[in-house]
Amino acid sequence: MKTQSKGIAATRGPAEHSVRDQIVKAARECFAHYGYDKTTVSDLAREIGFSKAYIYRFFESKQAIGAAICGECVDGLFDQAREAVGQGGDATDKLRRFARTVTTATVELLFTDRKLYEIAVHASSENWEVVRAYTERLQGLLEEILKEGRETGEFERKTPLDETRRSIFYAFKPFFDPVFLERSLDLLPDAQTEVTGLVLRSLAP
Amino acid sequence: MKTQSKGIAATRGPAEHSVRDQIVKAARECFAHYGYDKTTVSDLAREIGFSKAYIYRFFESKQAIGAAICGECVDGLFDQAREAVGQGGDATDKLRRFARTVTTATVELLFTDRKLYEIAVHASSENWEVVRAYTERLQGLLEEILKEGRETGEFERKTPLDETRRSIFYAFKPFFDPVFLERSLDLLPDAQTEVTGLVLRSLAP
DNA sequence: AGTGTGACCATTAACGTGATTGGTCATAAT
DNA sequence: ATTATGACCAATCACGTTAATGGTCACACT
Repeated sequence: MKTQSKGIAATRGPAEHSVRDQIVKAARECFAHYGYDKTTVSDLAREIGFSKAYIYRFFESKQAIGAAICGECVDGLFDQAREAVGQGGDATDKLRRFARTVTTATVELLFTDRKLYEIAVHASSENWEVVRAYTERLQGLLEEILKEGRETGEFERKTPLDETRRSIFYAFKPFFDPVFLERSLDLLPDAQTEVTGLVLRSLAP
Repeated sequence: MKTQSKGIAATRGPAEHSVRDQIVKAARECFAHYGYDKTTVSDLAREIGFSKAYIYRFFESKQAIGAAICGECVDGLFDQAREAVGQGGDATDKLRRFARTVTTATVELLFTDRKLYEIAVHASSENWEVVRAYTERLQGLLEEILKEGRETGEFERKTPLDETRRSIFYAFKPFFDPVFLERSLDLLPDAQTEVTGLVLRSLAP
Protein backbone atom coordinates (compact mmCIF):
# COMPACT_ATOMS: atom_id res chain seq x y z
CA MET A 1 0.00 0.00 0.00
CA LYS A 2 1.38 3.34 -1.03
CA THR A 3 1.01 6.56 0.87
CA GLN A 4 -0.52 9.41 -1.06
CA SER A 5 0.61 12.39 0.96
CA LYS A 6 -1.88 14.92 -0.31
CA GLY A 7 0.58 17.60 -1.36
CA ILE A 8 -0.43 20.77 0.35
CA ALA A 9 2.69 21.90 -1.44
CA ALA A 10 2.67 25.22 -3.22
CA THR A 11 1.07 24.02 -6.41
CA ARG A 12 -1.34 25.90 -8.62
CA GLY A 13 -3.48 25.32 -11.64
CA PRO A 14 -5.35 22.06 -12.22
CA ALA A 15 -4.36 19.31 -9.78
CA GLU A 16 -4.97 16.52 -12.29
CA HIS A 17 -3.16 17.31 -15.47
CA SER A 18 -0.88 15.38 -17.74
CA VAL A 19 1.56 18.26 -17.91
CA ARG A 20 1.86 18.31 -14.12
CA ASP A 21 2.76 14.64 -14.21
CA GLN A 22 5.28 15.26 -16.97
CA ILE A 23 6.90 17.98 -14.91
CA VAL A 24 7.14 15.75 -11.88
CA LYS A 25 8.54 12.91 -13.94
CA ALA A 26 11.14 15.12 -15.56
CA ALA A 27 12.01 16.60 -12.20
CA ARG A 28 12.38 13.17 -10.64
CA GLU A 29 14.84 12.18 -13.35
CA CYS A 30 16.77 15.42 -13.57
CA PHE A 31 17.01 15.93 -9.82
CA ALA A 32 18.18 12.36 -9.35
CA HIS A 33 20.72 12.71 -12.14
CA TYR A 34 22.04 16.23 -11.87
CA GLY A 35 20.88 17.24 -8.41
CA TYR A 36 18.36 19.81 -7.28
CA ASP A 37 20.62 22.84 -7.52
CA LYS A 38 22.11 22.06 -10.90
CA THR A 39 18.76 21.39 -12.49
CA THR A 40 17.19 24.58 -13.77
CA VAL A 41 13.53 25.14 -14.38
CA SER A 42 14.43 25.72 -18.01
CA ASP A 43 15.99 22.26 -18.07
CA LEU A 44 12.68 20.78 -16.96
CA ALA A 45 10.83 22.87 -19.54
CA ARG A 46 13.09 21.68 -22.33
CA GLU A 47 12.73 18.12 -21.12
CA ILE A 48 8.94 18.16 -21.47
CA GLY A 49 8.89 20.36 -24.55
CA PHE A 50 7.07 23.27 -23.04
CA SER A 51 8.16 26.74 -22.08
CA LYS A 52 9.44 27.60 -18.67
CA ALA A 53 6.54 29.96 -18.07
CA TYR A 54 4.10 27.12 -18.49
CA ILE A 55 5.69 25.21 -15.66
CA TYR A 56 4.82 28.06 -13.37
CA ARG A 57 1.16 27.46 -14.21
CA PHE A 58 1.48 24.26 -12.19
CA PHE A 59 4.01 25.04 -9.51
CA GLU A 60 4.45 28.20 -7.54
CA SER A 61 8.20 27.82 -7.42
CA LYS A 62 11.10 25.53 -8.08
CA GLN A 63 11.06 24.65 -4.43
CA ALA A 64 7.48 23.45 -4.82
CA ILE A 65 8.69 21.01 -7.47
CA GLY A 66 11.47 19.94 -5.19
CA ALA A 67 8.97 19.46 -2.40
CA ALA A 68 6.91 17.22 -4.65
CA ILE A 69 9.90 15.00 -5.37
CA CYS A 70 10.98 15.09 -1.76
CA GLY A 71 7.46 14.12 -0.84
CA GLU A 72 7.75 11.00 -2.98
CA CYS A 73 10.96 10.08 -1.21
CA VAL A 74 9.63 10.49 2.30
CA ASP A 75 6.46 8.69 1.31
CA GLY A 76 8.70 5.78 0.36
CA LEU A 77 10.50 5.97 3.68
CA PHE A 78 7.27 6.11 5.60
CA ASP A 79 5.80 3.20 3.69
CA GLN A 80 8.80 1.05 4.49
CA ALA A 81 8.52 2.01 8.15
CA ARG A 82 4.84 1.22 8.30
CA GLU A 83 5.29 -2.08 6.55
CA ALA A 84 8.11 -3.12 8.87
CA VAL A 85 6.05 -2.17 11.88
CA GLY A 86 3.11 -4.11 10.50
CA GLN A 87 5.22 -7.24 10.33
CA GLY A 88 6.30 -6.85 13.93
CA GLY A 89 5.05 -8.98 16.79
CA ASP A 90 4.57 -7.22 20.09
CA ALA A 91 4.99 -3.49 20.63
CA THR A 92 8.62 -3.91 21.66
CA ASP A 93 9.38 -5.67 18.41
CA LYS A 94 7.46 -3.06 16.48
CA LEU A 95 9.40 -0.25 18.10
CA ARG A 96 12.67 -1.96 17.24
CA ARG A 97 11.59 -2.42 13.66
CA PHE A 98 10.36 1.14 13.50
CA ALA A 99 13.65 2.62 14.58
CA ARG A 100 15.80 0.29 12.54
CA THR A 101 13.77 0.62 9.38
CA VAL A 102 13.55 4.40 9.32
CA THR A 103 17.30 4.63 9.72
CA THR A 104 18.29 1.93 7.27
CA ALA A 105 15.82 3.15 4.67
CA THR A 106 17.13 6.69 4.99
CA VAL A 107 20.73 5.52 4.83
CA GLU A 108 19.93 3.44 1.79
CA LEU A 109 18.43 6.48 0.11
CA LEU A 110 21.61 8.31 0.95
CA PHE A 111 23.74 5.69 -0.74
CA THR A 112 21.58 4.75 -3.70
CA ASP A 113 20.15 8.14 -4.55
CA ARG A 114 22.61 10.65 -3.18
CA LYS A 115 21.17 13.43 -5.28
CA LEU A 116 17.66 12.88 -4.02
CA TYR A 117 19.00 12.67 -0.52
CA GLU A 118 20.44 16.12 -1.02
CA ILE A 119 16.95 17.44 -1.58
CA ALA A 120 15.88 15.87 1.67
CA VAL A 121 18.77 17.62 3.42
CA HIS A 122 17.78 20.85 1.76
CA ALA A 123 14.18 20.35 2.82
CA SER A 124 15.06 19.40 6.35
CA SER A 125 17.50 22.20 6.99
CA GLU A 126 15.06 24.75 5.58
CA ASN A 127 12.09 23.21 7.35
CA TRP A 128 9.99 22.57 4.29
CA GLU A 129 6.39 21.68 4.95
CA VAL A 130 6.87 18.26 3.40
CA VAL A 131 9.39 17.33 6.08
CA ARG A 132 7.18 18.59 8.86
CA ALA A 133 4.40 16.39 7.52
CA TYR A 134 6.76 13.42 7.31
CA THR A 135 7.94 13.71 10.89
CA GLU A 136 4.35 14.11 12.00
CA ARG A 137 3.36 10.92 10.24
CA LEU A 138 6.34 9.12 11.73
CA GLN A 139 5.35 10.31 15.18
CA GLY A 140 1.81 9.17 14.49
CA LEU A 141 3.12 5.70 13.74
CA LEU A 142 5.26 5.81 16.85
CA GLU A 143 2.29 6.83 18.94
CA GLU A 144 0.30 3.86 17.67
CA ILE A 145 3.08 1.55 18.78
CA LEU A 146 3.19 3.23 22.16
CA LYS A 147 -0.58 2.96 22.59
CA GLU A 148 -0.47 -0.72 21.75
CA GLY A 149 2.37 -1.29 24.18
CA ARG A 150 0.49 0.53 26.89
CA GLU A 151 -2.63 -1.49 26.28
CA THR A 152 -0.84 -4.83 26.36
CA GLY A 153 1.05 -3.80 29.46
CA GLU A 154 4.44 -3.91 27.77
CA PHE A 155 5.03 -0.21 28.33
CA GLU A 156 4.59 2.00 31.36
CA ARG A 157 1.56 4.23 31.47
CA LYS A 158 2.50 6.99 33.90
CA THR A 159 4.27 9.41 31.58
CA PRO A 160 1.94 11.45 29.37
CA LEU A 161 1.73 9.80 25.96
CA ASP A 162 2.65 13.02 24.15
CA GLU A 163 5.77 13.45 26.18
CA THR A 164 6.84 9.87 25.68
CA ARG A 165 6.32 10.15 21.94
CA ARG A 166 8.21 13.42 21.64
CA SER A 167 11.11 12.44 23.85
CA ILE A 168 11.60 9.17 22.00
CA PHE A 169 11.51 11.03 18.73
CA TYR A 170 14.10 13.51 19.98
CA ALA A 171 16.33 10.66 21.07
CA PHE A 172 16.09 9.13 17.60
CA LYS A 173 16.71 12.40 15.82
CA PRO A 174 20.38 11.71 15.11
CA PHE A 175 19.26 8.59 13.26
CA PHE A 176 16.11 9.86 11.56
CA ASP A 177 16.86 13.40 10.47
CA PRO A 178 18.80 13.39 7.20
CA VAL A 179 20.94 16.32 8.29
CA PHE A 180 21.93 14.62 11.54
CA LEU A 181 22.13 11.16 10.05
CA GLU A 182 24.98 12.07 7.73
CA ARG A 183 27.00 12.96 10.80
CA SER A 184 25.99 9.82 12.66
CA LEU A 185 26.96 7.35 9.94
CA ASP A 186 30.17 6.27 11.60
CA LEU A 187 28.23 5.36 14.73
CA LEU A 188 25.86 3.02 12.92
CA PRO A 189 24.45 0.55 13.53
CA ASP A 190 25.62 0.20 17.13
CA ALA A 191 24.59 3.60 18.39
CA GLN A 192 21.12 3.17 16.95
CA THR A 193 20.75 -0.21 18.59
CA GLU A 194 21.93 1.06 21.93
CA VAL A 195 19.64 4.08 21.88
CA THR A 196 16.76 1.78 21.02
CA GLY A 197 17.72 -0.25 24.06
CA LEU A 198 17.71 2.87 26.19
CA VAL A 199 14.30 3.87 24.87
CA LEU A 200 12.87 0.44 25.60
CA ARG A 201 14.28 0.53 29.11
CA SER A 202 12.62 3.90 29.60
CA LEU A 203 9.33 2.31 28.56
CA ALA A 204 9.53 -0.53 31.05
CA PRO A 205 6.45 -0.62 33.28
CA MET B 1 39.20 24.73 39.73
CA LYS B 2 40.19 25.00 36.13
CA THR B 3 40.78 22.15 33.75
CA GLN B 4 44.14 22.07 32.06
CA SER B 5 43.50 19.83 29.11
CA LYS B 6 47.05 18.89 28.28
CA GLY B 7 47.03 19.93 24.65
CA ILE B 8 48.19 16.98 22.63
CA ALA B 9 47.41 19.51 19.93
CA ALA B 10 49.82 19.82 17.04
CA THR B 11 52.22 22.15 18.75
CA ARG B 12 55.97 22.25 18.39
CA GLY B 13 58.90 24.00 19.90
CA PRO B 14 59.12 24.78 23.59
CA ALA B 15 55.91 24.13 25.50
CA GLU B 16 56.54 26.89 28.02
CA HIS B 17 57.41 30.06 26.20
CA SER B 18 56.19 33.59 26.44
CA VAL B 19 55.80 33.84 22.69
CA ARG B 20 53.50 30.82 22.68
CA ASP B 21 51.33 32.55 25.25
CA GLN B 22 51.36 35.74 23.22
CA ILE B 23 50.23 33.83 20.15
CA VAL B 24 47.41 32.19 22.04
CA LYS B 25 46.34 35.49 23.53
CA ALA B 26 46.34 37.23 20.17
CA ALA B 27 44.49 34.32 18.63
CA ARG B 28 41.87 34.38 21.37
CA GLU B 29 41.22 38.04 20.71
CA CYS B 30 41.38 37.97 16.92
CA PHE B 31 39.33 34.79 16.56
CA ALA B 32 36.69 36.14 18.92
CA HIS B 33 36.59 39.45 17.10
CA TYR B 34 37.03 38.62 13.44
CA GLY B 35 36.38 34.88 13.40
CA TYR B 36 38.67 31.98 12.73
CA ASP B 37 38.51 32.12 8.94
CA LYS B 38 39.00 35.86 8.59
CA THR B 39 41.95 35.93 10.92
CA THR B 40 45.18 35.22 9.05
CA VAL B 41 48.35 33.92 10.57
CA SER B 42 49.99 37.15 9.44
CA ASP B 43 47.42 39.05 11.46
CA LEU B 44 48.48 37.16 14.55
CA ALA B 45 52.14 37.76 13.72
CA ARG B 46 51.56 41.48 13.32
CA GLU B 47 49.62 41.54 16.55
CA ILE B 48 52.51 40.14 18.58
CA GLY B 49 55.20 41.91 16.63
CA PHE B 50 56.94 38.84 15.26
CA SER B 51 57.11 37.35 11.82
CA LYS B 52 54.66 34.80 10.55
CA ALA B 53 57.42 32.20 10.21
CA TYR B 54 58.16 32.44 13.88
CA ILE B 55 54.63 31.46 14.74
CA TYR B 56 55.20 28.18 12.97
CA ARG B 57 57.99 27.43 15.42
CA PHE B 58 55.28 27.03 18.04
CA PHE B 59 52.32 25.68 16.14
CA GLU B 60 52.27 23.14 13.35
CA SER B 61 49.38 24.84 11.61
CA LYS B 62 46.73 27.48 11.90
CA GLN B 63 44.34 24.71 12.84
CA ALA B 64 46.55 23.87 15.79
CA ILE B 65 46.13 27.44 17.01
CA GLY B 66 42.41 27.13 16.49
CA ALA B 67 42.45 23.89 18.43
CA ALA B 68 44.20 25.62 21.30
CA ILE B 69 41.51 28.29 21.48
CA CYS B 70 38.78 25.74 21.00
CA GLY B 71 40.35 23.77 23.81
CA GLU B 72 40.00 26.75 26.13
CA CYS B 73 36.34 27.00 25.24
CA VAL B 74 35.52 23.37 25.84
CA ASP B 75 37.57 23.44 29.02
CA GLY B 76 35.26 26.21 30.15
CA LEU B 77 32.20 24.18 29.22
CA PHE B 78 33.52 21.13 30.98
CA ASP B 79 34.38 23.08 34.10
CA GLN B 80 30.87 24.48 34.27
CA ALA B 81 29.45 21.00 33.87
CA ARG B 82 31.66 19.55 36.55
CA GLU B 83 30.89 22.35 38.95
CA ALA B 84 27.15 22.00 38.40
CA VAL B 85 27.37 18.28 38.95
CA GLY B 86 29.38 18.82 42.10
CA GLN B 87 26.62 20.97 43.53
CA GLY B 88 24.04 18.30 42.84
CA GLY B 89 22.41 16.13 45.45
CA ASP B 90 21.71 12.56 44.49
CA ALA B 91 22.72 11.01 41.19
CA THR B 92 19.38 11.85 39.60
CA ASP B 93 19.87 15.49 40.44
CA LYS B 94 23.43 15.36 39.19
CA LEU B 95 22.36 13.88 35.90
CA ARG B 96 19.77 16.60 35.45
CA ARG B 97 22.33 19.28 36.22
CA PHE B 98 24.82 17.63 33.94
CA ALA B 99 22.51 17.65 30.94
CA ARG B 100 21.08 21.07 31.56
CA THR B 101 24.42 22.72 32.23
CA VAL B 102 26.23 21.36 29.19
CA THR B 103 23.44 22.55 26.97
CA THR B 104 22.91 25.96 28.52
CA ALA B 105 26.63 26.63 28.69
CA THR B 106 27.04 25.71 25.04
CA VAL B 107 24.06 27.81 24.03
CA GLU B 108 25.42 30.70 26.01
CA LEU B 109 28.72 30.41 24.22
CA LEU B 110 26.78 30.45 20.98
CA PHE B 111 25.06 33.68 21.90
CA THR B 112 27.83 35.53 23.70
CA ASP B 113 30.79 34.46 21.61
CA ARG B 114 29.39 33.53 18.24
CA LYS B 115 32.78 33.69 16.60
CA LEU B 116 34.33 31.29 19.06
CA TYR B 117 31.34 29.03 18.72
CA GLU B 118 32.07 28.89 15.00
CA ILE B 119 35.44 27.38 15.79
CA ALA B 120 33.72 24.75 17.87
CA VAL B 121 31.44 23.95 14.95
CA HIS B 122 34.47 23.79 12.69
CA ALA B 123 36.23 21.51 15.14
CA SER B 124 33.26 19.27 15.66
CA SER B 125 32.36 18.84 12.01
CA GLU B 126 35.98 18.07 11.16
CA ASN B 127 36.46 15.85 14.18
CA TRP B 128 39.37 17.69 15.68
CA GLU B 129 41.17 15.90 18.43
CA VAL B 130 40.22 18.58 20.93
CA VAL B 131 36.55 17.78 20.50
CA ARG B 132 37.13 14.05 20.83
CA ALA B 133 38.91 14.72 24.09
CA TYR B 134 36.08 16.95 25.27
CA THR B 135 33.38 14.38 24.60
CA GLU B 136 35.48 11.78 26.30
CA ARG B 137 35.82 13.91 29.40
CA LEU B 138 32.09 14.60 29.36
CA GLN B 139 31.42 10.90 29.14
CA GLY B 140 33.82 10.33 31.98
CA LEU B 141 31.82 12.73 34.11
CA LEU B 142 28.62 11.05 33.04
CA GLU B 143 30.03 7.65 33.96
CA GLU B 144 30.87 8.88 37.43
CA ILE B 145 27.28 9.96 37.92
CA LEU B 146 26.06 6.61 36.67
CA LYS B 147 28.39 4.73 38.97
CA GLU B 148 27.21 6.76 41.93
CA GLY B 149 23.59 6.17 41.00
CA ARG B 150 24.21 2.46 40.69
CA GLU B 151 25.91 2.32 44.05
CA THR B 152 23.18 4.20 45.85
CA GLY B 153 20.56 2.07 44.18
CA GLU B 154 19.00 4.98 42.29
CA PHE B 155 19.85 3.47 38.91
CA GLU B 156 19.47 -0.01 37.50
CA ARG B 157 22.55 -2.19 37.32
CA LYS B 158 21.71 -4.77 34.64
CA THR B 159 22.78 -2.89 31.53
CA PRO B 160 26.54 -2.76 30.95
CA LEU B 161 27.84 0.54 32.23
CA ASP B 162 29.58 1.32 28.92
CA GLU B 163 26.42 0.83 26.98
CA THR B 164 24.39 2.96 29.34
CA ARG B 165 26.92 5.73 29.16
CA ARG B 166 27.15 5.66 25.39
CA SER B 167 23.44 5.43 24.74
CA ILE B 168 22.71 8.32 27.07
CA PHE B 169 25.36 10.35 25.37
CA TYR B 170 23.89 9.58 21.95
CA ALA B 171 20.47 10.62 23.18
CA PHE B 172 21.89 13.93 24.37
CA LYS B 173 23.84 14.54 21.19
CA PRO B 174 21.32 16.95 19.70
CA PHE B 175 21.79 19.10 22.81
CA PHE B 176 25.52 18.71 23.35
CA ASP B 177 27.11 18.70 19.93
CA PRO B 178 27.52 22.29 18.69
CA VAL B 179 26.65 21.27 15.13
CA PHE B 180 23.43 19.59 16.20
CA LEU B 181 22.59 22.11 18.87
CA GLU B 182 22.23 24.96 16.42
CA ARG B 183 19.49 22.97 14.74
CA SER B 184 17.84 22.07 18.03
CA LEU B 185 17.58 25.61 19.40
CA ASP B 186 13.91 25.98 18.61
CA LEU B 187 13.17 22.85 20.65
CA LEU B 188 14.85 24.17 23.79
CA PRO B 189 14.47 23.88 26.64
CA ASP B 190 11.49 21.51 26.53
CA ALA B 191 13.02 18.85 24.35
CA GLN B 192 16.08 18.71 26.53
CA THR B 193 13.99 18.35 29.66
CA GLU B 194 11.85 15.64 28.15
CA VAL B 195 14.83 13.66 26.90
CA THR B 196 16.35 13.93 30.35
CA GLY B 197 13.14 12.52 31.70
CA LEU B 198 13.32 9.66 29.24
CA VAL B 199 16.91 8.95 30.20
CA LEU B 200 16.06 8.92 33.90
CA ARG B 201 13.16 6.57 33.26
CA SER B 202 15.54 4.28 31.41
CA LEU B 203 17.76 4.27 34.47
CA ALA B 204 15.03 3.27 36.88
CA PRO B 205 15.98 0.12 38.77
C1' DA C 1 -12.78 29.47 -20.38
C1' DG C 2 -8.08 26.78 -21.12
C1' DT C 3 -3.47 26.38 -23.33
C1' DG C 4 0.81 28.29 -24.26
C1' DT C 5 4.67 31.58 -24.89
C1' DG C 6 8.47 35.37 -25.64
C1' DA C 7 10.10 39.22 -23.59
C1' DC C 8 11.40 41.01 -19.47
C1' DC C 9 13.36 41.95 -14.59
C1' DA C 10 15.87 41.52 -10.21
C1' DT C 11 18.77 38.39 -8.07
C1' DT C 12 22.13 35.01 -8.06
C1' DA C 13 25.71 31.98 -9.87
C1' DA C 14 29.75 31.27 -12.69
C1' DC C 15 34.00 32.79 -14.27
C1' DG C 16 38.71 34.37 -14.74
C1' DT C 17 42.36 36.75 -12.54
C1' DG C 18 45.29 38.94 -9.48
C1' DA C 19 46.13 39.28 -4.67
C1' DT C 20 46.34 36.52 -0.23
C1' DT C 21 46.97 32.74 2.41
C1' DG C 22 48.91 28.80 4.87
C1' DG C 23 53.13 26.86 5.22
C1' DT C 24 58.44 25.91 4.39
C1' DC C 25 63.28 26.82 4.34
C1' DA C 26 67.78 28.52 4.07
C1' DT C 27 70.05 31.72 6.49
C1' DA C 28 71.63 35.02 9.98
C1' DA C 29 72.45 36.99 14.63
C1' DT C 30 72.96 35.95 19.33
C1' DA D 1 71.48 25.75 20.55
C1' DT D 2 67.95 29.47 20.41
C1' DT D 3 65.79 33.34 18.34
C1' DA D 4 64.25 35.35 14.32
C1' DT D 5 63.39 36.47 9.50
C1' DG D 6 62.61 37.53 4.27
C1' DA D 7 61.99 35.21 0.26
C1' DC D 8 59.51 31.81 -1.77
C1' DC D 9 55.74 28.35 -3.42
C1' DA D 10 51.35 26.07 -4.34
C1' DA D 11 46.69 26.46 -3.13
C1' DT D 12 42.97 29.31 -2.11
C1' DC D 13 40.28 33.59 -1.81
C1' DA D 14 38.24 38.02 -2.96
C1' DC D 15 36.91 40.69 -6.74
C1' DG D 16 34.46 42.82 -10.57
C1' DT D 17 32.24 41.31 -14.62
C1' DT D 18 29.32 38.49 -17.27
C1' DA D 19 26.05 34.98 -17.97
C1' DA D 20 22.28 32.35 -16.19
C1' DT D 21 18.46 31.71 -13.11
C1' DG D 22 13.94 31.93 -10.78
C1' DG D 23 9.92 34.08 -11.46
C1' DT D 24 6.21 37.34 -13.69
C1' DC D 25 3.16 39.21 -17.11
C1' DA D 26 0.89 40.74 -20.97
C1' DC D 27 -0.62 38.67 -24.82
C1' DA D 28 -1.96 35.22 -28.48
C1' DC D 29 -4.32 31.15 -29.98
C1' DT D 30 -7.92 27.76 -29.49
